Amino acid sequence: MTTPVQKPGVKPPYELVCSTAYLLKRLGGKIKERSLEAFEAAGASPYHHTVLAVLAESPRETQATIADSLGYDRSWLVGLLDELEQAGLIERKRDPADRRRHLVSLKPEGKQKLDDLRAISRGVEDEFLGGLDADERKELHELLLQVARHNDPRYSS
Amino acid sequence: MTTPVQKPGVKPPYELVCSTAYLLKRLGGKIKERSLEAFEAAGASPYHHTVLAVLAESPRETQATIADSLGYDRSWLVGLLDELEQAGLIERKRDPADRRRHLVSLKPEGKQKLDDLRAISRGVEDEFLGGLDADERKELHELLLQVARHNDPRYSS
DNA sequence: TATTGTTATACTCTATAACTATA
DNA sequence: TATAGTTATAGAGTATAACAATA
Repeated sequence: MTTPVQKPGVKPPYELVCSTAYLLKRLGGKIKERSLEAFEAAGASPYHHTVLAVLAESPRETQATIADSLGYDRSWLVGLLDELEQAGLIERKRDPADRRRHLVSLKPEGKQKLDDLRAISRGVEDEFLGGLDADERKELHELLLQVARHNDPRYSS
Repeated sequence: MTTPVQKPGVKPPYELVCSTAYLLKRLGGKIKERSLEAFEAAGASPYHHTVLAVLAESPRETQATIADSLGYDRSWLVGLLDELEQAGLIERKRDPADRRRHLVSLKPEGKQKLDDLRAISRGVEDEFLGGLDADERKELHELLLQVARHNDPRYSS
């Protein structure tokens, strides 16, 4: 191992602790990492969750639409859908109206799986935000959403 | 190109927009990306900033201490320090008391550079948080710090 | 025997380019 | 000619393992 001894006494520099941008970067990375671990333990990934969530809200999407709504690259989505299809959670069918397109839909098994993945996601979030009470969590969510809207009009409802 | 046509009309799923964890992940990734771009335009990286910030607050650190205070792997820090040293911003000297150690210190040029990098960092943050007023920014920072403390005792002062 | 700094390597996530089949 | 999906590839960022010098 390269870092055999944990040194909890060494603090991050004050300048960075004072930076909201730094905290955002660090916390975003941390919860992403935690999510990956939690989902992996269930034989899934957070990306499976996001794709199933899209399909649950608007069934029979085309692959391009799914990718766009999640900000994923279309070529990267292919592998994800392969996994979900192999697991029997989704279905890909050619669009008769435009045979280039694939219409993707959620199977009943996919809906069940989505419930599981939602529980995992909620568990990770709940633990991560454990230092905040209900009001503070709401406030944090509101602020983050405002930031998201400022930087990406797709979050403006 | 794989995504030739921008489709701003396609919104992320409501389920994910409602998730604080999802927003944290997305926004953390976004601002990290923006930082990388802004620093790259100045021939530097956000990591140069963090290392210089550590040295400005506690000079003559050892490489292990720098790595620990930033949560970086020691082996990864080596390359960063090589770049900073080559640019004439820092100095590495063997510790006479323990010749395995390198004492790293900030040169005057490094202090100047740090000022530049601080300005870049502030610019990125300011733009990213543009949707929030001063009070809201303070509130957001406070909440993020609380979350950081809950998940990493090193943020508890 | 253990630790510091170093080098080399592997792995994940993502972006890009090129291919096919359809339009 | 352009688009949807696919495949292959390459890059950045990071983690892991092994090494030499020193304790």
